[in-house]
Amino acid sequence: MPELPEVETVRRGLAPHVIGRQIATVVVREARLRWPVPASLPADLPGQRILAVDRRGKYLLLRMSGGDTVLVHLGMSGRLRVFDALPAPVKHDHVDWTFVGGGGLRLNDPRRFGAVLHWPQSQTGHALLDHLGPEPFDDAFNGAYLYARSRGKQVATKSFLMDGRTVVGCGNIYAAESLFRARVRPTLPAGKLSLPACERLVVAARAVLRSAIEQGGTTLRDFAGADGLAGYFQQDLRVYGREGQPCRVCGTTLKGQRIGQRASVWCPKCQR
DNA sequence: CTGTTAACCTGAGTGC
DNA sequence: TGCACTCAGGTTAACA
Repeated sequence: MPELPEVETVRRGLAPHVIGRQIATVVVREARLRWPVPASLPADLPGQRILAVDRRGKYLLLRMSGGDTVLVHLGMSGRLRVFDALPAPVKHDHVDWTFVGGGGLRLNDPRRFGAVLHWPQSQTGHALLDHLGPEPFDDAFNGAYLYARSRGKQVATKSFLMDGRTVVGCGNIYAAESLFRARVRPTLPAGKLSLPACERLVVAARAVLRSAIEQGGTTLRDFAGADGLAGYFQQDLRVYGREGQPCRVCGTTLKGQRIGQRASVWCPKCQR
């Protein structure tokens, strides 16, 4: 399940193989993803080259030579892979970008929570990106910002952290891990966070995300990088998926409870 | 405005 | 072996 480190891993794996390639065709076998894949993609992309592969939050941005951008979100189960020669499509191979000279990029997404969208040059912003909060490694994401933004909020700190308007990239796994390392209880109303707690959260989130990126992401069931290899961060998980097991720091039994409809786990002793 | 909930979707896992 | 069921989860839209 791709969160920011997984998407960044895919971006880094993809970029060297696709930058400079010219699109020959866009083949859409199944347009019914999170939103319909726009017909303007197969119509407009052929002939354009991929200039860069950027990332904003969990969105991959293919910058095209015509000035347009292709947005790709992997959702829960999306995989984007490059092939020197595209094999015969298998189940859930929904979209291909074939390259002039052979090979191409292919999206496989069993659950179809992913998205492939067109951001034309003529359009100033994009609705899915405009309201996004800062990148976790940007200076704009800091303790003072988090403190100011959380004032008056009743919502649980975990839900607050996972809200893309607060900061991008903290999905269920990394929010849980960040809260543990910052020693903040996930159920605490965000408005009650102290400034030092906010500062610890920023430091913790960055450390967790950086470590996960270095290890190629967290492989649970669905995720694999652009090279198809597994990530190794799951070995470092301290609370996620460990309900009922002993805290790795103090040995207390980890508590589990749903917060905002998401499975959540924390140490009742370490996180206050 | 804030906060909560349902919806989208398929495969894996579990219990019988 | 197979069936019925639950769960996983990012994001948005709809709702209170």
